[in-house]
Amino acid sequence: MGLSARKKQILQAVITDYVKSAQPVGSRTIARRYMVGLSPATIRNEMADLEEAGYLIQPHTSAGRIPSQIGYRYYVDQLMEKSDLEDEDKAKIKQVYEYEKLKEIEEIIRHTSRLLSLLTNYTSLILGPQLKKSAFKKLQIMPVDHQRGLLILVADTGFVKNKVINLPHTLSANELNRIVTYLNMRMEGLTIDTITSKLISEIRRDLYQHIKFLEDTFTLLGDSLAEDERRVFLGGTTNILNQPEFGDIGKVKSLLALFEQHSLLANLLARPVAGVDGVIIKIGTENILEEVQECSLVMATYCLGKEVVGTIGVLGPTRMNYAKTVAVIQQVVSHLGRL
Amino acid sequence: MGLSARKKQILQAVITDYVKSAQPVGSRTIARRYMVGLSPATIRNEMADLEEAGYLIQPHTSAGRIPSQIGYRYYVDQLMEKSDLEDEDKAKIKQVYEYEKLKEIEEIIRHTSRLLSLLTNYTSLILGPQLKKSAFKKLQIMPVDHQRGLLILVADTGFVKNKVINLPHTLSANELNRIVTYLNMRMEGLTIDTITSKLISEIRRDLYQHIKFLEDTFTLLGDSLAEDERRVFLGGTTNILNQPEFGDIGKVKSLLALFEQHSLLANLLARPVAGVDGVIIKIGTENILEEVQECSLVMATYCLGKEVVGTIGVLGPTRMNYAKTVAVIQQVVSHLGRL
DNA sequence: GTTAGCACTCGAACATCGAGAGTGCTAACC
DNA sequence: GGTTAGCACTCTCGATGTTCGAGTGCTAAC
Repeated sequence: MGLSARKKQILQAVITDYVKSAQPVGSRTIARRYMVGLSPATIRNEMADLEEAGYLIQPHTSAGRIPSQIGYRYYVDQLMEKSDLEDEDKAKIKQVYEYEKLKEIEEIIRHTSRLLSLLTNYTSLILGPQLKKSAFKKLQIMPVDHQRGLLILVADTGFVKNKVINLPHTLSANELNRIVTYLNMRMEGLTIDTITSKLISEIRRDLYQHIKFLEDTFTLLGDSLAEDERRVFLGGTTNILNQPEFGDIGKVKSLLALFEQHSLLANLLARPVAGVDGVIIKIGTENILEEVQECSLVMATYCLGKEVVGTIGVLGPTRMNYAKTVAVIQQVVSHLGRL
Repeated sequence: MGLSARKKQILQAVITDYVKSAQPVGSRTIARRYMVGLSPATIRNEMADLEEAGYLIQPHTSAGRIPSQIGYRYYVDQLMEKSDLEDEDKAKIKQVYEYEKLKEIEEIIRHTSRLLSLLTNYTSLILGPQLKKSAFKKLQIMPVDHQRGLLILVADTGFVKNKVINLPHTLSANELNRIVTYLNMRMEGLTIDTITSKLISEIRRDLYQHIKFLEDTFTLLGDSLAEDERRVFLGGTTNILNQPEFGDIGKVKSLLALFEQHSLLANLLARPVAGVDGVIIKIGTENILEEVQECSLVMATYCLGKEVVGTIGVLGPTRMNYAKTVAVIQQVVSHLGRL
């Protein structure tokens, strides 16, 4: 990583300009716009070195240079300066979290996702909270008709999950009530991921005559726990269409198709490895999924209250305004933490 | 509409071929493939007439003809023969509704939407049931913490709606219970759209001391009733990208952007005017929204059980396989009615 | 009423060409 | 030794021209 100061400056200039223009950057442009005092020829020599070292790429002889993936990586790790958000953007964020009456988690997430895509002009991805980690609050079963009931599971975060289950005909309203009361009593205050094992061993013994009915209850709990059950929220999916690198329908298509496969997206986001300042940046092929290997993903885990609940991310082209995106994400995460 | 039999045949041929190939159809092609026994010259004369009458369009001198909107309209009204679905497709439909354990309305709709887009290769739109029309089943309020509670509203269709509401500190658990029991008693068996007025006049009087709390309850009911609260489900949104008429990013973009605006889509679907066989076809500019004026929408209302609950539709290019789409929709609607 | 023949039109595909941008290299300069 | 000017070279892009094929409209003959 021993780049001379001037090389760093040039790399930075190439990235800055390319991020803005999406056009290969030539030596003249840099000399004129970023390195007053040096001639294009000098820049050319330096750029040739940078290319050999892998930081820059020439699409063809005699076009300017564009940053390579290694170049971007070096930039975000070493060169990028923290940019502060413009007041206007800060105000927008503030407004969303202060003005709106956001009580429900889902609403908060939905607004956040819209906000992210609005501020960055890229696509936002948010992985919802893990039910697993939140504490059990209450369970309720409401009869719907003779053979079906609605099972409602409430977590203390205000997170709600419901499912229609079959009830045995033989179950009287009174019995049902007793069972529900019992279940509530047993599970009070527990974290949801500790419940499954407890339930299986103990409650089943106590209520063995209603096993069939309980199976469904367990199923709901089990489903809620399954990793891929975590919901993914998207915002600004059409923003990628504004990027010139997605001028060709094929790429757009594969990306949009990916956006419909929430389980894959959840995978992409479900990385607990925190980076510097809590923000993780995955550039190009550093992402696992083939469809996003021309994209970069900037993400961070967020908290609502005390616990880490999920991941928010912004997906844009590798030629992305990293500094601003990081700033936006940090700002938003900090607001979320205060709710 | 007094087209000669031969003109009808030619119009039909043009449409059939154009639907398949997306290329303007020439007189030679028709003579060879559809009208054995007539020469291209004859066909040309007839086509010239059809063009003058508005049924066909020439993109430029010396390309073949393509059907105009009027042509399509005439075709679906007069010429289109009912096509029966292939056994394979029928089997797929059957499988979805018989094999799967579909208990919840939302699940049913989600599967239906996937099914429609799979079978047609177009985009499917489904307007969810109107809560308004279903009967009230039960209302429940579960405390979440000291000042908030979860209000759950269940309709007899198994439809559930929940919202976090503020509870006054002063309200004891006991009082809350009494209120809930009372509300349930008063609203038992009523259709939801009759509730609002009843509540406002009567219940408020009985429970005047808890008015602030009830306001929130009313709000939830009110929200549920608002027309634009009806959920729209989409399937196969990326299917349009397969259509050659959407080769250009601009069109794709405006259409995809529209897909994110569910309230507009709901408008598009919320047309209770039934057509022949219950299927309504809107071609091109017959649709209100500008974004879909190069598209056609085939839709029908569907029932779940006895009542009409919503609309399902398929959106494709005007050059759409109308016969098959209509057949698919009819088949699906009939299955839904039997659930 | 139908058809064959023919001139005509238009767009798609392809080649050609020049302009412009940018490079790499060399030699001169400080 | 680092820096720069000069220059030949390369490559893309857009404009231009050309050809080819598909399809038409019209006329005259059947």
